Amino acid sequence: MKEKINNLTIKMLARQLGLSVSTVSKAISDSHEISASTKQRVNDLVQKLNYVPNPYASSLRTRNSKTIGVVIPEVADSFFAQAINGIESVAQEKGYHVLIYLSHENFEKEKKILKDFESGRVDGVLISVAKETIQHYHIDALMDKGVPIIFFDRVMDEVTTAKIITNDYESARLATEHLIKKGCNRILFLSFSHTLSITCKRLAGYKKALLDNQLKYADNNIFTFSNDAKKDYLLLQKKLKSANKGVGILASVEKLALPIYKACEDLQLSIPEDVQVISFSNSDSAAFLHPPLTTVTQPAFEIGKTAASLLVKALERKNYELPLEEIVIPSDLIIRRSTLP
Amino acid sequence: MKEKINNLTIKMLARQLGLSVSTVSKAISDSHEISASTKQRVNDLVQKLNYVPNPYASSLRTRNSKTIGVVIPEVADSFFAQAINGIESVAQEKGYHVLIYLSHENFEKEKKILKDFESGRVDGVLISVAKETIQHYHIDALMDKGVPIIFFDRVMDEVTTAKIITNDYESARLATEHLIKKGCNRILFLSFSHTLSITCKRLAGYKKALLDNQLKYADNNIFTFSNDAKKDYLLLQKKLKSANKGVGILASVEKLALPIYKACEDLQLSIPEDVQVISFSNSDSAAFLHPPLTTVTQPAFEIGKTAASLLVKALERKNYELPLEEIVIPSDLIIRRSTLP
DNA sequence: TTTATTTACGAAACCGGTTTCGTAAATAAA
DNA sequence: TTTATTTACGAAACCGGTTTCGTAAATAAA
Repeated sequence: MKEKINNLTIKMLARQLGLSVSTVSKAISDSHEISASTKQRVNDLVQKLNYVPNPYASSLRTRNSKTIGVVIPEVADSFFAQAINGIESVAQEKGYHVLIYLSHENFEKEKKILKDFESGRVDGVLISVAKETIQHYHIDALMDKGVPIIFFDRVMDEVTTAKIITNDYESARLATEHLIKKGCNRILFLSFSHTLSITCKRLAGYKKALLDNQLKYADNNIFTFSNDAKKDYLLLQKKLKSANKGVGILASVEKLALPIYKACEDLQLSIPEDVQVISFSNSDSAAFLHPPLTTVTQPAFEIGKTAASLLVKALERKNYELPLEEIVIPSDLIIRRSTLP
Repeated sequence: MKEKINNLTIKMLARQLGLSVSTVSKAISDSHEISASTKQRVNDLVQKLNYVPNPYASSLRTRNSKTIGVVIPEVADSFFAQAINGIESVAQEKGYHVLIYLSHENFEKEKKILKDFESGRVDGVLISVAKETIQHYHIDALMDKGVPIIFFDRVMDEVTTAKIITNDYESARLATEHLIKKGCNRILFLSFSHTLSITCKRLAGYKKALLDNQLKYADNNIFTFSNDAKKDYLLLQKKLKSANKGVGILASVEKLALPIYKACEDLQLSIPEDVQVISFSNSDSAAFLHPPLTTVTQPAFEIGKTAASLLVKALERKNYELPLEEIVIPSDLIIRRSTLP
């Protein structure tokens, strides 16, 4: 590697200006202790020499890093891609830096990431927990160190902090009800976890809709995907093969939608005549699938943006306390042709 | 905000152990100067008190941050989502942290981001340049400071450094040739920039295929999207309306594919009978569009991974020089039903 | 047994900023 | 004109690590 160039420091500026380091520092940060003329001289040289202060030196002394940590399970999903956009928009506006980490749905990785945050690397954290995460001592430990943490989308009910979510229960209930109204008498609920907050709430909404409409809940209508895509796919096929007409599917996460389409195609089942489908999804292409997919579309960008705004507010204001309850931004049920007209 | 807890420092450890700070520091970093028994005592206490060293203090002294900066135009696109995954996989394995920045296709934002990097915030940079970027003095300036920069996907030919790309020219040529073989006698080339490296190369491949197959190149077959989605859409519609049978479309970026589908739907043109379509795309849903979309699929994860691996290698090895040429990872033409069988 | 070398540690400087506190000079108040 | 206050700056400590260099004690070599 090329040698790193000896960087320009505040000390060199001070020497060139015939001022002390402290005066230069104060001038740069526009302190009232410094005269206008001195500020002018300092800033002229800063411009001229293209001086950029070392953020780590500053972090060390001021004990804040202007950095937020974002922990998400994956970026594969449109939801998280959009959420990152929302987070980044706030960060860019407010001059924060975004460190991004993927837990890959793995609890140990998530723990390791949060443990590192105890070092003071970040001023605050936005997290959407991994599928495997059912305990929260790693989160508590970080909060105990005084690092504010905000959950978004996948929260933990047991932890008391701000949570930015969508109306999972209600939107699943509505989606299920829509399927029922369109003639489904048996509805499969597909998820990929039975512990995640979002899954539980969506499942509860699904159950409520069944109850309200005199349909019986049956365990074998609930299908939890494992990590083994092949095996899952075969199971799904089997389930669909044995299904009668009038079956509906509610997929509680975006990535389960395409396997359903594939299975129907392979089994020569037509959507929506044989199987009606609704999926939670933020994918733009939902409208162009064959047939266009009826979706529950989450306000992903808004969720990210709101979470980041709140975090920044908590960091900037001295006496601001995070709202400790959930902030709910509703999803939309967008009806397309994977459900009957 | 809750007060930040007075953090555990190496000094406190030293006091508790009756050792000097330097000894503790060396013990933690497993220095040969320290006896096994002392290391044991130190590490026991580190475990017990859950000590995590302050990374910024360490960065300040060692002049490296174990952090890489990633600058991309957006995360909307599947390509960049997958590329981030590739980058992150390397970072996680090698103990690097990933700061992510979006240029939003804007040159001024990109400049600002790179300027900040001159502070020493990152050890190295992976960048895919903005659409607006045609100059490269901001990149040169950063490289002059000794910060290694690797381009991926959207490179600048004028800058001499490692570049991880796909075979844009060749895959566009093949895709175009495929359209010609399937009977297209007029082929529209859709892009959203005429300056980006990838666009130029893809356009050149397109031209080559025309030439090889005795088709005339015509400027009015080239359609460059602006930022105004509505206006673009109307123009596209107009172009399609006036087209005869036997028209083909090559979309040089993923996000142009759906507008094409929409326009055909609105105009009641059927794909592939009236219009054949191929798009550069990494979207999983391509296979489930109506009809399934023939794509040029880029090795996005691999590109990200390779770029990150190379950067880390450059950072870790003292005398390692970045390969200064392009590393090409080929794309796949995946034939589906938006082109004739 | 004496001298040379190695081992294992500590003191202090250092990285590059920020902040506290002190003070001469300038200005305002008495 | 004398005293009190304000202005504008600098010296030095500090943030929390790492690294250099020095050295007493232990061990090896002569």
